[in-house]
Amino acid sequence: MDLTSPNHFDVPSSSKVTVCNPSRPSMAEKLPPGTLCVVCEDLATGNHYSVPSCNGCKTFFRRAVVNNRNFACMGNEDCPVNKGVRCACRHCRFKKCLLVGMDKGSIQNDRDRIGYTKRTRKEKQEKRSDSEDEESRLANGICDPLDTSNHDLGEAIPQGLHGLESSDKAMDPYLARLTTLENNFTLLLSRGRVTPYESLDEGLMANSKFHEQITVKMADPIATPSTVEEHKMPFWRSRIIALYIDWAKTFPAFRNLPHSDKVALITNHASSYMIMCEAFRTPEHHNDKIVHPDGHYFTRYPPKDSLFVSTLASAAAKSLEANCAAVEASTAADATLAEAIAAANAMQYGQTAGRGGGGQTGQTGQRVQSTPTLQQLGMTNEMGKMIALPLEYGELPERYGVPIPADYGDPSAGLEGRPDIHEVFEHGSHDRHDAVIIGKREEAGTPGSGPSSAMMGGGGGRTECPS
Amino acid sequence: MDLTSPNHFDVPSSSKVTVCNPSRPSMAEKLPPGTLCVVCEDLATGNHYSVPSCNGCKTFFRRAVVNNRNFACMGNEDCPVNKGVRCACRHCRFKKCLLVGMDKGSIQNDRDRIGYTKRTRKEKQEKRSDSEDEESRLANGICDPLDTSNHDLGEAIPQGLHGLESSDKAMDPYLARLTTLENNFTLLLSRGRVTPYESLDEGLMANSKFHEQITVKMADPIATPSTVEEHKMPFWRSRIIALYIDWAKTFPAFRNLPHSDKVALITNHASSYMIMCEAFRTPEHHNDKIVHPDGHYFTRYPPKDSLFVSTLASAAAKSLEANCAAVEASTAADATLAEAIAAANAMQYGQTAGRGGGGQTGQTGQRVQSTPTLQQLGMTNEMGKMIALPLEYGELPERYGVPIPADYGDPSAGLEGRPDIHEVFEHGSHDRHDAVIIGKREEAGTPGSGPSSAMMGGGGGRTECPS
DNA sequence: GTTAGTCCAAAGTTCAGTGAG
DNA sequence: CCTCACTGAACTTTGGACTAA
Ligand SMILES: [Zn+2]
Ligand SMILES: [Zn+2]
Ligand SMILES: [Zn+2]
Ligand SMILES: [Zn+2]
Repeated sequence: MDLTSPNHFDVPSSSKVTVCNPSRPSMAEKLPPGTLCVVCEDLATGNHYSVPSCNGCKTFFRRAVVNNRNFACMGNEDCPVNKGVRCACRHCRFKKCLLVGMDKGSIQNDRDRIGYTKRTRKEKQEKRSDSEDEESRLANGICDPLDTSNHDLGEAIPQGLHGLESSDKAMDPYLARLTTLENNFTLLLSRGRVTPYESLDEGLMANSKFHEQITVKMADPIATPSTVEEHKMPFWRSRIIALYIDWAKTFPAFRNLPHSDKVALITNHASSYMIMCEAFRTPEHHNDKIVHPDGHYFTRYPPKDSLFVSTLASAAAKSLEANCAAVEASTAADATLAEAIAAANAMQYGQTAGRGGGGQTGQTGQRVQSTPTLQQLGMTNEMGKMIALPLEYGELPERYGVPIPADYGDPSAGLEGRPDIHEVFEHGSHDRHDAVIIGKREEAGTPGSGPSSAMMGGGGGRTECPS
Repeated sequence: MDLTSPNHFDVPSSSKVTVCNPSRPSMAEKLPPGTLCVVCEDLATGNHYSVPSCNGCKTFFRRAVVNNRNFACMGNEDCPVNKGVRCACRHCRFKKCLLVGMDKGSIQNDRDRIGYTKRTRKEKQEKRSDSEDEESRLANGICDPLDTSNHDLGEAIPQGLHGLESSDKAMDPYLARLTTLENNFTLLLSRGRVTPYESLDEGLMANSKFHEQITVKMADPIATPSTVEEHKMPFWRSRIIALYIDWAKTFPAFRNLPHSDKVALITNHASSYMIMCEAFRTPEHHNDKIVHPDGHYFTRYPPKDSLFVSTLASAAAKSLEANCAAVEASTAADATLAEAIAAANAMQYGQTAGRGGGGQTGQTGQRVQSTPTLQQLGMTNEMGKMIALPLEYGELPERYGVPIPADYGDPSAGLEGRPDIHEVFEHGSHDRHDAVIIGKREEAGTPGSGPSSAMMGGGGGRTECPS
């Protein structure tokens, strides 16, 4: 190419001073002679948004802010920005705009603009109503996750189980709240009336069960799966997920997040949460199995062969694959990174679920082994000591110790087969798709709400190949 | 407008279409309706490169110049060029483009990726194959994580350890690649020269060790911590993290992601990966401890008291808190949700790390218990069977069976204390700000044989993040 | 005179087709 | 049938010109 290797980021020797220009004290009423754009070193056309800048950077900055854009860098977020390559990475260009001090506050609301009478093109019905949504949201400070000040919903968690009996030292209220919350979770999980949400949106919309009166007691019978319902996920897991969403809605800081962030948080954390929840609520005396409230449990599938690349490798690879695929395959407005990650998490979870939490991961528990029940074992653990009842669940349920079906976790096992979080969340994501259409997304000009501006591209498309 | 800028990127000022340039009467300000392309007599869509031309000729000209093409004429270099036959001879078409005055100088550098356009991408019709969904997706090549087509780096993973001896059935190449990859991971982890990255950015930027020649062999001695180095994380974990980043960079689909996605993936998956990696590489015969390549191991701390709200609750709450705080405190441009989540994950990881991967989570392993070594146990497990050597690591290292320090995992334990991924990654994120100054990094600007296309290579899609 | 915002021609990119191998 | 480079219509983005405050 005749441009003679355009990659000279020639440092215009003296012009560098502009970055640290000390002659910009309070107000710039002075006219620059041949000043350069602080962002791209093109010729500046004046002070724009408090910074000497060129027309391009001025407009770029304004558009980015007004449309609430969020660019991604394909490099390492340190791309050069100068006149020649300023369009190459919008992320880095915008970052530099901010770095050199371009002031968002100088951007005016174009709400009451005066008509541009020169010539009128086809009327673009722009509704700029909510352009300040994002700004105001961001303006909010950091908030205490348990802070109740900014929400009308009373934050007091209805009784149910409270913290344990007063320990010797005063329990700090923060911990007390969490104690109650966790105890209620256990209570609701084990015997509450919990109906899985059809979609994540529905779950986010509904009132949190933790905010309602909790009427069940530890004395009540443990929940049992209805025989008529269809289950996308194993019984207990579907309950965990439903309560997990309700649990999150308990935190004011969560509720104050924009919808897209809620979705991202819930989906991203779901797999970890479920695994931890199952493990956490498994009685302490088991270290080789996961026990559900009704006594069903599953264990790790013992390794059989010595093939080194076992499922971990492919699980990890598939996780990555799922991420990338989700990112790449995403179309338009509402495919968020969160979904991609959630997909991968779900996938990975699907691979590692049913593992029983064993410390080793040599083989994935594709199938839950039907081990002797505790009763068959005489209720003793390996040390020969009597196993106490799982404290979390109170009385020993009748079916305690009954192993779950042998094909639990098997993808081909039917209704109670492998949990497919992915599917659940995809469902949710479709829902959101609809919501977006209902919304007002029409053009890049919709600054405000929701997942509108979300989406990102991944690899896939080829660029031009030099010959 | 550019005057004497030494910058080679800017277009020649003369080529700019301006009203004040009367020397070119043919180029009116407005396009007469019905003007024909000067090159091919198709309907012109405007002035392109200083010449009224159609879309096709515009694009053709740009591509020819940008890719520095050199066409050959199969005839006498006087082929006709018109709407019907304009594609017949590219040499003559390009020649005519230049002849009628298309201006190379008006061609700009590559720009950042933009989003998918309004037209909807053709929807991949869903073939409902239930369980082998992933398989089919792989087959479709939507995102083969091992796809090597769009990267110059040879994807062949340098030898080191290859897959196991041929099993009875032919190992599919996909699996074979993963086998090699995992084996090399084990090899590098246990005895490779691995230096932890100072920041995630550094890790993402560096060449993957998996792409270099792997010279270590299983016969080499197992790595030992240098006594002079300062460790932010326990020795083996810092190695795992470093290799984990290199491992990810092995996948083309990963490399094609925008930076923020890479960061999100790495940070989100780090805790799971590390735990799984440790467990996976722990010899199969241990189900109560995690064993490192040098024989150090740690076990779960048995529960002592019955306080129900143990660390899981506060860990989960802190996770949420960190998420919310990070999201809310974020300032527009570069605080991504991904970072927030990463922060939370890291925090949560900090809480759950050191647990040893036990299935139960009743108590966090604040302190690793110093249990009897395997040697003290006479190398037997609970079943009384002799414990074989850990296959993954070959010979029994000398120090095998030595427990790691008792305060391993204790936040107050000093250098070898609790791993703080969070800190490591925060460090990385800070680094990003320093690098903005016009650097020596060149990448995006080459229209022709550009590193730009190499870098962004197969990456398609828009570079925009969810907000 | 300055600096906001707006407009729109002309840059750029995307992706469904097309057709050769 | 599949793959892959090329094509061009359909979009998006950019920034110089211009208007308003
Ligand atoms: Zn500029
Ligand atoms: Zn960049
Ligand atoms: Zn033409
Ligand atoms: Zn010809």
